[in-house]
Amino acid sequence: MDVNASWSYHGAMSAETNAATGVAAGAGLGFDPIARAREQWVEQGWDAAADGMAAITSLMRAHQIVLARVEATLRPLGVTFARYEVLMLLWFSKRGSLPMKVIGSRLQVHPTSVTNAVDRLEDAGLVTRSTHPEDRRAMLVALTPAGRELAERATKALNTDVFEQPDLGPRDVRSLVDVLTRLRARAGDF
Amino acid sequence: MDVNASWSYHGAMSAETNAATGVAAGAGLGFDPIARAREQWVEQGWDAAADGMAAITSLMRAHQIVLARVEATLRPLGVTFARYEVLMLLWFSKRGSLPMKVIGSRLQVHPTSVTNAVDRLEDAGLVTRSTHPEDRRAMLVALTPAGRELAERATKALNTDVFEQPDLGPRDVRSLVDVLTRLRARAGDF
DNA sequence: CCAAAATACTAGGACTTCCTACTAATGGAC
DNA sequence: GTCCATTAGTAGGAAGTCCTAGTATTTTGG
Repeated sequence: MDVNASWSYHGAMSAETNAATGVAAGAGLGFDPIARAREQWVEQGWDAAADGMAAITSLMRAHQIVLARVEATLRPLGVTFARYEVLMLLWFSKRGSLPMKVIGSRLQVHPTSVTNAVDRLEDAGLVTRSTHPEDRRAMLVALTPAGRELAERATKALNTDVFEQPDLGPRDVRSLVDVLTRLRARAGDF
Repeated sequence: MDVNASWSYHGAMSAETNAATGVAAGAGLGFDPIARAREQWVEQGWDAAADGMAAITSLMRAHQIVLARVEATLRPLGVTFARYEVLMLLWFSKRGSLPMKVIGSRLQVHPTSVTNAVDRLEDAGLVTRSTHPEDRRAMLVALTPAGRELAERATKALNTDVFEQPDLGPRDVRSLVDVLTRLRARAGDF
């Protein structure tokens, strides 16, 4: 994979698609499709919505780019980002185990998504399920030694290949986190 | 649905989940899980990766929140955001039709995702497929009158219910677009 | 001019997300 | 003390994404 790419998914390459991420690169378009869409919004008289549209569309596209990069880094390790998040939640917990309910509320995903992720982690021998001793409705999910080891390897890979190469400049990174923290706060995220 | 919520998915509500978006609200956590994760990264000595991790995690969560809001707005109209994007691409095109290939490269999605979206739009009578007159490998996707009408209604709904209520303040919206534009540019998005 | 390479699209599969509906267990109201 | 509402988790299904592997058509190179 492209070592100098940072968040970039094709770096200095001129190819139109990058096999590592599977994301088609628009290099050569010569214009920013989101800026163009914003202009079209204004042309239609939708001025009041133009900036919001651009912001949301930018968020969608940036998510797509970054997720592809993260998944490409995790793929050789045999986990997806969704499952990695579950592993790290358990890794940081004192006992190394948590009820399904807690996992879902921390990750803000649907209960069935937790069931799905834990099913696959269990099949891979990375976690175990056991009934909660004080509430037989609840399931305790616990990290196995293999799961703990994989969590550490995956984190090392993500840190060096993705998180330490934000490709954005420290000011932009801080600004991005600040703005999105306000957005999440107003959305009731915490 | 919560009329005063803007991007927020529970506004003044105290409920733990919002039926409109299906996103579980973490209201009452009392702390920002991403800020906490960042602290844990630093505690582990992963200082160099902490800000990048926070930025990417924030992006993931913000995307989840915003997408839920967009989908909730489109659901009554019977389209998803993925299909709405295809409709708007056609709507803005001069002839009202585009080859699949162009749709995929503009939206930066895999060719099979375009096939999937167009299949469903065709089933719903919103677009038609025809072979390109000058290249029989290619398929031309064209908007039907019903598709054009739905694109307009959906845009009106998104503009008033989502894009005009960014819940962020004009400075933050501009800043977000600017930072993400730099990110996309370095990723070769245009 | 014809064979080989590139291109456009589709089929089937894996994985994630959510939704609705269901079972099992807890705990409060009477 | 029993009944009922709430809660925790799971099953099955729809929809999105990508991937790999195919077919058909166009373009290129010898």
